[in-house]
Amino acid sequence: MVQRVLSSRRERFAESKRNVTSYDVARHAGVSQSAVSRCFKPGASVSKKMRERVMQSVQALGYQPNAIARGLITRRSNMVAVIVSNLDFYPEVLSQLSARFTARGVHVLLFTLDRESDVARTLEQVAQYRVDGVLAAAHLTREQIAQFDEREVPLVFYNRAYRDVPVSSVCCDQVEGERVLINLLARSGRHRSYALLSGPADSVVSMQRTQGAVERLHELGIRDITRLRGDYSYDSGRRAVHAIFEQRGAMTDAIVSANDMMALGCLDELRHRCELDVPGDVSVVGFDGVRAAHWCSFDLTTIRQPVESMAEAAVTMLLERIDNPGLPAETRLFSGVLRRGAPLGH
Amino acid sequence: MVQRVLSSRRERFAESKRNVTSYDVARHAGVSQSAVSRCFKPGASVSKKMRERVMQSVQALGYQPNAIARGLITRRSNMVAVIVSNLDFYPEVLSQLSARFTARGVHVLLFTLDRESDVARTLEQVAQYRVDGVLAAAHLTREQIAQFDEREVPLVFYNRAYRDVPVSSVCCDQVEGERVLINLLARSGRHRSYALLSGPADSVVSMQRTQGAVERLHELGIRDITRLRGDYSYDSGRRAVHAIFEQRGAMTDAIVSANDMMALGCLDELRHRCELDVPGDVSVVGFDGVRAAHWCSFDLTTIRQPVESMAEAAVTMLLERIDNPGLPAETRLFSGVLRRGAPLGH
DNA sequence: ACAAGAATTGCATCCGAAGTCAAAGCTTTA
DNA sequence: TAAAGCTTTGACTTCGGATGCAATTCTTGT
Repeated sequence: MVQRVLSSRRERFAESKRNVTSYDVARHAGVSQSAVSRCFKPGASVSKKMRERVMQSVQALGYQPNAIARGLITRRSNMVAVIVSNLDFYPEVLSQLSARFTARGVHVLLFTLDRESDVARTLEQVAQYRVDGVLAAAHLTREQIAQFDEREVPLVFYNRAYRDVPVSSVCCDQVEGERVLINLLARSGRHRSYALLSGPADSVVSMQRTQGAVERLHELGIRDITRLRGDYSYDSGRRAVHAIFEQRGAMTDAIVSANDMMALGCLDELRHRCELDVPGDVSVVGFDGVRAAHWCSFDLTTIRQPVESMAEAAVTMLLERIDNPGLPAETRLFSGVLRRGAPLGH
Repeated sequence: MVQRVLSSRRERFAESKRNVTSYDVARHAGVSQSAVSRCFKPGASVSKKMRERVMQSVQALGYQPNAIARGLITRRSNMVAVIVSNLDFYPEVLSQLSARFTARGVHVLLFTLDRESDVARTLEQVAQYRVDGVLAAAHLTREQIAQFDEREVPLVFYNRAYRDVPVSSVCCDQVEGERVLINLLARSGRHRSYALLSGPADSVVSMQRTQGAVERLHELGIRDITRLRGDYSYDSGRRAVHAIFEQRGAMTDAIVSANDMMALGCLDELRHRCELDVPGDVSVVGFDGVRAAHWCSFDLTTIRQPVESMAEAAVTMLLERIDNPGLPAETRLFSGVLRRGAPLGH
């Protein structure tokens, strides 16, 4: 009887190559479609016999529930958008996030923002896919943030906090980290003249790091500071070394780079092109704690961001807010971990 | 009249916070839902007047079409799955793929395979999301490949070719690249004894590279070959140096590493721990052409994989097969580009 | 053996957009 | 001005699974 009704609707396509649906399973097992559906819902009211019968048909037909259809009715796609600018720089972060989301049964829709890519268009796409939440390691405007708020899509930032905008984020304390580094340099008593190498002008992280360094240097009464700007890349670190020469007519004692990549560039340029001794002639410190910073060739002094903890926190915060839309915005600030490399250790 | 019919179905929820749907737009504009839908379909038959009216309502209500619902009816999710094992090693590849898919209006559902993660479970998820295609930079079994074939989901591999299995792939010619490196080493006439450092046992790429090297060395009549295995990491490169000492009781002339990371580890260990001169005492070559290989500290001789071209080819191949399911499997093989670093250049 | 209550099951409907088809509107031409 | 032809438009159905509710079956106690 049941079968008759179902087939009247579908038998024309019975043998076509289209995907197996819950109706097909239902027909095969001689039960209703609802029953099949319930067998895939944990905690649903299904008898043991029923479950067995259905699962047998599921196996026989190779049925896979259609997550798209399910998402339509439940209004839950089980996907989150991860928006990353500059994937190249923090592969570990994405790797961590992806693994942790997957472990919790959530899927990652990846959006990368390259220089030319249009942020607005990207966010439109994010909205259209009705993701359950958004994890952003990129800069958004207040208006864009407000849009997520209006649509009630939970949003958590990774390493960007916004003043005066109530938004959740997981950050590494850039200012504190930089102050620790400056303290270390200053305490050695070997440096008089500092060069601060910032990242791109639009990077809030770079701004905070540089700010932290400047602040602490001033507190310590150090005024001999050269400031210059790079783009976070190894090459821009190398170029910076020359820019310092040009600006000052001489090298400084200490280079404080806004990230590790540029610091490594400085190091290499100083040693291999300028034939200076690091740390003998010049000290270099970075920020991030990337893998290469630990390599023997560099052994860079830097602040390691606790990526594992931060990723875990970000994932947890986002999923919590998805399950419980009422939660207020929250910022979790992690301290970086000082890594003393040879350049300052002796 | 139209409005009456529509509202009879929905007016109860009219003011609730739920997302704006095409029905809402239709009601606001005083037209049918079909009309709204058509306004979003390029090339559909819509009068100018209608389009204007609808778009005005779209603006007014902040309507965003629901990609999930669209995907259900069109059977096109406009998403592809990108499956990557070891995200850490090839961030550039993912970055390239993501950017290129996005540029063509296709979205990336990211799956990372970590050591513990269950490939079968991952593939199940891939299937449930009804992605339009799959780009895999990971190893799959023949059975798993066959499943995609049965379900008629286009599949393109990145850097893995399978013998005897008709599957599309974009690869870098590992064997040829390795032969070029061996030729370069052999031509210098300075090496008698070679150490081949392979990657993980389950890596086909590593196997091919090592095979290429062995093959060419044999052809050149070189028999003094030490073989050992690493795990692709910098640290395993360092450890390999000691393993060579132990196996031979002395160092070799040339280390041929299956990738750059391990080569860099070897280099650092030889120079900083063993106090040997590279390339004076030992030559080291890698494979991949990662960023760090170009840094002055290393200036590694290696084969650069043409990542941009390969990514473009992979994306194109996959999208072609999505649009045209009939296309036969195809393998595109790119030659690597020799990068001569200082260690062999002088 | 039977009533009351609990556990299962099926029916019908919904999610939100797209596509089919026929009705309606608009042009063009004789 | 009417017939013929083309363009627009709307009603209705569809995609595939989830769920409220009523109907049915199974327990349990007496």
